[in-house]
Amino acid sequence: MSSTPARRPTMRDVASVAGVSLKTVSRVINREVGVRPELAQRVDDAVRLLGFRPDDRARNLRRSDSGPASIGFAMLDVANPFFSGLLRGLDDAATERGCLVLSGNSDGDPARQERIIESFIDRRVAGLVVVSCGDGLGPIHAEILRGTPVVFLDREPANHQSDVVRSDHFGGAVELTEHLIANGHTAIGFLGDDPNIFSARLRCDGFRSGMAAAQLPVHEEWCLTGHYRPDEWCSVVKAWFDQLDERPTALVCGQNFVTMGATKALHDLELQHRIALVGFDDFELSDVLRPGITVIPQWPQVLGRLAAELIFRRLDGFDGPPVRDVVATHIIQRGSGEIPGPVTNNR
Amino acid sequence: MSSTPARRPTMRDVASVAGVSLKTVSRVINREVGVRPELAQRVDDAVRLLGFRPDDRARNLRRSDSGPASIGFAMLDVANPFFSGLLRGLDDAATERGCLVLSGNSDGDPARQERIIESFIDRRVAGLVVVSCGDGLGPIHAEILRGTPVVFLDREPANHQSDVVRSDHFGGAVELTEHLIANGHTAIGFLGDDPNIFSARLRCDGFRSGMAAAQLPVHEEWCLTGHYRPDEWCSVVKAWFDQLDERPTALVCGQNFVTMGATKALHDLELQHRIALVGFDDFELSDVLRPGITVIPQWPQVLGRLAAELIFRRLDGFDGPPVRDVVATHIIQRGSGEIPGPVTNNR
DNA sequence: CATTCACTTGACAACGTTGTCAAGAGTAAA
DNA sequence: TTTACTCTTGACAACGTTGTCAAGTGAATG
Repeated sequence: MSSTPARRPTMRDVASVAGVSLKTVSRVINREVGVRPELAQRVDDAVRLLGFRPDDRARNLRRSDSGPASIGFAMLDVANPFFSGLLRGLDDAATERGCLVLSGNSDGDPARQERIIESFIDRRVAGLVVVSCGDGLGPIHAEILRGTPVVFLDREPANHQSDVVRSDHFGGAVELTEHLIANGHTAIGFLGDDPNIFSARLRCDGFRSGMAAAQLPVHEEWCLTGHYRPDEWCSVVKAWFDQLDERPTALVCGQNFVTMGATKALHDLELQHRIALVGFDDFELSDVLRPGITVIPQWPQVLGRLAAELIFRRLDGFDGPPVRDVVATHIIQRGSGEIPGPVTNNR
Repeated sequence: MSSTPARRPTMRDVASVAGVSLKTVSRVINREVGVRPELAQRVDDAVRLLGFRPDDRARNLRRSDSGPASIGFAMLDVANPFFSGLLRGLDDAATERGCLVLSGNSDGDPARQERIIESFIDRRVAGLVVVSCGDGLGPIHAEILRGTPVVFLDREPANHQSDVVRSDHFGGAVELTEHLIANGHTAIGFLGDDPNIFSARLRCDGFRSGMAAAQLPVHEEWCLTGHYRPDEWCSVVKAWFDQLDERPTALVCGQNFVTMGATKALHDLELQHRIALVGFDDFELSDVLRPGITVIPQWPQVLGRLAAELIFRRLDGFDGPPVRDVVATHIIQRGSGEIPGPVTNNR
């Protein structure tokens, strides 16, 4: 047990052990042609003997082409399964290119998002994937001009000039709303994220559009926004229901944590069989609950992979105009969305 | 719109714009004392004008003390909420130190784990946090000798000589088993991960120990291992139940995905009110299901934070012997574990 | 006026790697 | 034997930053 931790071997050490020059070691490490096999063998032996591993930072610093080392993923909260699914999809695609993913959680705070993105830039990531929370994109625009590929995932920021990958938030929300209306509901509430958030606004707009198409009024007191964790939503929904004079007969939930919280609230109030509920995002056990939860699933791992592949296409030289990849949605009926409403116009 | 992407400004550019030397720029960037305020102002202006950001790779390469830049987190699958919770906890602690987290998914494949760890080392992470899948730790031992702090999270590899943070797998499994026995069960099955996995083995051992303490036999045909995704477990459990001559009256599940899959299987078979079920790991909506699922929760975000804090303690110079932080467990009763068994010896 | 000292500044080397280029050895052709 | 050429190798600079050290300025002291 040596108490002085051994200095990490460098190429210079390998060179001196193998009795060759620094550059020859570099050539062997990078499998360049034109090194006498005998020398290459000596170098390989020295590498093994010393346990040498090249320093990617130094390598990347010097190289001009610099094979993609890492991409940065700025999101809200990896503990939310939607985001961890995105991360998994990103990482799968990145791994195929020998690339690692750096991630950061903003919790929806633009200042934190900005710090995260700055940290990524300071580490000179090869590409950026961002689920943006409104502002906090200051440092990214210069980066885009500089040629770093950027993909906005799930949300399009106001002045976007980059590639986008997301689900069809608007169309999905229309579909959910029409589904409730088709089942006889007219008094429909909407629970979702702050409409300043791109995806939340589109989903809210989709809800309003669906209502308008059926000439149904939107009661503003039946629209709730601005909470995050499922347990928050649960208690908010319970308090809200208590305080309402007239209750909606159906709810559209804008997001997985909202759906979970509202579901729990309805169960606590024993209204789960009387109030219809539909939501964006599928989640584990949604089909085991009674009633099962009718949802529009998103495929976060697919979305994440698409985003990473766009990054790599750009890195490979693709230079077309911004791509906007909007993934279509489809409803899964499980029971909670098929609870009939008072207007029994079902055929 | 310039089509040639602007070269990223370096300190040299800042220096020439500000009309000072490279070193003075460095001093201002790092807020070192002893620069005339007027010059510092000129440098700051130039930095803002050019949008300069120092290159962390170069900075880290040169610095000896090298403030912790990033830590690497090797796990199995970030799409599993246990792991994404760990990652979230790690990242929270890392962010407080201006540190980023690199993550990689091995899916339990030792070869992939080894590649992930090698990538981390190549990037010269300041510390490593690993949920190890058996082998694939080759490169890590040299790294430990070299002084890089390593924390094994959730699992202790065979020849560990590093810090460990994990839940009390054995004690928790004993607790779950005793709970079922106390409720009158004698025919108890165990579903869990491959017992080659440290945590899975301890949980399995805990189950066996609990059974032995009550002088109950363990039926090997009631022990199932080796699947991963909830839907896999669901179909496996259903097929298994069909094929059994004699069925257990209660199940201990070793892990969140197992519990989810088995729960769904019992619901599909309409046995959820007849077969008792308890599991490791809490999960969203476990209290909304009927019956609610009796579990031993883990607090992955807490575990992740503890691991990161150990890394930083070591980086701050703490040089004591390996720390082993085993977090105690407590059962949450929700119904599924309190379904009475045939032996009605409840007091 | 010479000396000392603190303060500010910049030239230069270094971190660990790769790109450029030239030099040396060996072979084939004139 | 000279020339041209290929093949292999290494010296050196470069990437963008920080550490070391010496030099310059001006004020305070003798």
